Amino acid sequence: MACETEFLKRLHEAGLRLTPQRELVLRVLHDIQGLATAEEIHRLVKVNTSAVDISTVYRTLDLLSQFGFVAVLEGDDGQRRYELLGVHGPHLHLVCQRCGAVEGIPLDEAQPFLAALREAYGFTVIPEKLTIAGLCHACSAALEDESPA
Amino acid sequence: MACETEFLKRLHEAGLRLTPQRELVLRVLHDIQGLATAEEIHRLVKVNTSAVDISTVYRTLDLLSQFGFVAVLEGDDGQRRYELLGVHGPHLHLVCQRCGAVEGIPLDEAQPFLAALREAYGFTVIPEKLTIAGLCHACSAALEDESPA
DNA sequence: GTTTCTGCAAAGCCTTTGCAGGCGG
DNA sequence: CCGCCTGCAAAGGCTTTGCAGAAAC
Repeated sequence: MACETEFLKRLHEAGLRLTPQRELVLRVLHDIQGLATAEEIHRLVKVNTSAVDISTVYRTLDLLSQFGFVAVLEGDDGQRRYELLGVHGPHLHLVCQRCGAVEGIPLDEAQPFLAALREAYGFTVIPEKLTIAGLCHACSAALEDESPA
Repeated sequence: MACETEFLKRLHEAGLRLTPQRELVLRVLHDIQGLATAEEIHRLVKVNTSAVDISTVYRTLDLLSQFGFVAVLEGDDGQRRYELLGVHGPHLHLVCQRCGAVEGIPLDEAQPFLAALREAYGFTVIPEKLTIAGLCHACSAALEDESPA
């Protein structure tokens, strides 16, 4: 995990320390390779060592997001989801409002759109925060069956 | 307000009732013509009548969103924002991560992108939920001054 | 007259914070 | 050794829920 070395470096630069708990959170995020809530991360961390507090998980996630290592996304259920950046390439998330499925897709498709936003509005999109709500293929088909137009 | 007649119709269809509180919440949303938190709506409602409970505001917003009259957006601060649909035309929101400013822009710019998502992934975007995080013009300029590349 | 709706209060959920003891460097 | 870090517990902020009285139809 190259990310761990990098993490250590950034910690030292800030006069902070590498602890087993911080290592574990990073490792879990690395293994997940996708979105997870603090509680899910906490649960996975505890598989390895019995006692890590949820507040420590929150504090570590905070740190990682300050370092720009993880993206923080607001879920429709009021829970935040966290994701380690740089594991996959840059990507955005399609979130189905019916079944809750999340699909990560490469940024390519969105590039022209993002460029247009910069051109027209001077607005610089932060792609890792880009989540798009809608209906996945299966769910839009299911809804059409229920109430055909 | 055409929306009120429509609201009444939908309420009756569902065997529900039009109350002064519900009317007020709808009126406030109509006047705001933009995003607002439950608390902001509550405050504005109380300007007109002294006592409407925040829980009633939440319940009414719930109802309105079930009817598809308002969009519910998850804010980065953990608060939800509500917006009456159909007042402006369909639009999406650009949210600056630095200053918090929200700009509503017409959907035109995004149409090709949304079409591409449907083509490539069978994913049907719900445009009223589309919020895009990034940096507004002023803030990206300010950041470049602070730490020039 | 019913049945829904409201206000009040309390609970719930996720997240943050204060503190005393523990541990990394 | 010093100062950061952790676990524990409690608080905090937003939202939801239970209930008895009030109101819409």
